[in-house]
Amino acid sequence: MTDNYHHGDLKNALIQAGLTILSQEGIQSLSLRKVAKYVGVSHAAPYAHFADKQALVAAIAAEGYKRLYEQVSAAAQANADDPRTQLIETAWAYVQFALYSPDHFKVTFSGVVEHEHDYPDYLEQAKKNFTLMVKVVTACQAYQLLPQGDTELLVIGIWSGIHGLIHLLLGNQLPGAVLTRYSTREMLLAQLNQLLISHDGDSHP
Amino acid sequence: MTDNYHHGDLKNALIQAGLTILSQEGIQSLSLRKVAKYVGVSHAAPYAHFADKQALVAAIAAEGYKRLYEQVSAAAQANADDPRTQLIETAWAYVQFALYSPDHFKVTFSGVVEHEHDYPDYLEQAKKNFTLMVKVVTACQAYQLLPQGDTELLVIGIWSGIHGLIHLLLGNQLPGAVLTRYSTREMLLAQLNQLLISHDGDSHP
DNA sequence: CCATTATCTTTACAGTGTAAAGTTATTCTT
DNA sequence: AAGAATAACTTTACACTGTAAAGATAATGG
Repeated sequence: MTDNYHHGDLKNALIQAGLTILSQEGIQSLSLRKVAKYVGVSHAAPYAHFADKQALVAAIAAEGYKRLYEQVSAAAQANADDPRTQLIETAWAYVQFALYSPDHFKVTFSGVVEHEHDYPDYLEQAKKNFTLMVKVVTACQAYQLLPQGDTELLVIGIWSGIHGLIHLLLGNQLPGAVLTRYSTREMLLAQLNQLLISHDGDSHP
Repeated sequence: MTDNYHHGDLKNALIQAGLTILSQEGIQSLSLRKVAKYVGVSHAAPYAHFADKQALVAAIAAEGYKRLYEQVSAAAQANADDPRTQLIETAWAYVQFALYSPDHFKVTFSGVVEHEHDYPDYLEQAKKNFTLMVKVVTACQAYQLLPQGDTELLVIGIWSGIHGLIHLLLGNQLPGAVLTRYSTREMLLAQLNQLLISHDGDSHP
C-alpha cells in the first residue's frame, strides 16, 4: 500500500486531483502530467484508467454535472411547497454553482469538445439534470405560473436564459456599468420575471 | 517580396491564417507555430506582432466580434421598418453566425480566458455590439413590443437567452428528442415569443 | 551613407499528450 | 500452494507546444 503500485482507487484520485487543480490553478493548468504528479504517480499511469486526456476531462465534467444536480435538487426539495420559489431558487443554485466553481463549470459545459456520446456517465448526469428541470417547470405550469405548451421547449427557453447569463458573466462580457447597478441575483430575477406570469395577490419579496 | 523578411502585413496574415485553421481544423488545432507555418514564416515570427498566444487569440476574438456585428447590423438595417421583425432577425443572425462558425464563436466568447481589459480592440468591438442590441431593444420598447424598464437589463435578459441557447446547441447539451422535434429557428422563436408582448392583429408568420 | 530599428530566423528549453516496452503485484487456474 | 495470466504502474521515447534569447536581414531616418 505504501508503494505506488496498485494505488487502489487511482481513477477517482485522479479526478479529485483534477478538481483541486481546477479550483486552485484554473483550467489552463489542468494537464494529465500534473494530475499524475499530484497523486504521486508516474505521468503515464493515468492511461491505465483513461484512454486519453479527453476521457479524464469527461469524467471531471460528469462530476461537475453530478455536483450541479446535488445543489439544484437540494434547492428543489427545500422549496417543494411553492413552485414559483422553487423555480427561482433552483435557478439561483445553478448560478451559484457556476460562480463558485467557474472552471469546473466551464469544463462541464465546454470541456468535452465533442463526442459526448462516448461517455455514458456524462450523458447520464446530463439527463438527470434535464429531468429535474422538467419537473420544476411542469409544477410551475400546473400552477399557471408559466405558459402552457411543450414543457421541454419551455425548459430549453428558461435554461438557455440562465445558462447564457452565466456565460456572459464568466466571460466578462457584460458592461461594467450594468454590473455595478445590479447584483447577479437581480439579473437572474429580472430574467425569470420576464417569463413568470404575474398574478395579483402574489408576494415575491 | 519573395523572401520572407518583412512580409508587409504579417499581423493580419496571421489572424487570417488563424481563422482558416479555426474553420478547417477546429479550435484544438489552433497553435502559434501552426499559424506561422501556414503563413510561411518562422515559428517565432509572430512574437514581433503579438506578445503571446493570448494576444493572437484576442485579435481573432476581436475579429469574431467584428464579423458578428456585420451580420447582425445587416439584419438590423434590412428590417429597420418593423421593430419586432428586426429583433427576431438580428437574433437569428446572431445564431447563424454561431452555427456557421462555431469555433470562431467559441474563441470570441470564451477564448480570451481573462484580462479582456488588456485588449482595447476586443473591448471596442464588444461595446459596439452591445450598443446595437440596445438600439434594437429600445425600438421594441417604444412600440410596446417589450416591457418598459431598464433597457440594458432587458438587453442582458434577451442576450442571455440567445447566447445560452447557442451554447447549449454548440455544446450538444440538448436532448436529441427535442432537436428532432424543433428546428433551431423554432427554438429561437419560442425563446423570443416568451418575451415579446403579443398584440391582437399582429401578423407573425 | 551609415546607424538605428523593426522584422524575421535560429537555437534552445521546459512542458504537453501519448505510444511502446518493461516491471511489479494481484488474481485466476488447477 | 504454485505457476500463469493479467491489470496497474514505470521508464523511455517522440513529436508538438509556447516562449525566451541571440543573431541575421532589410527598411528607415538622420
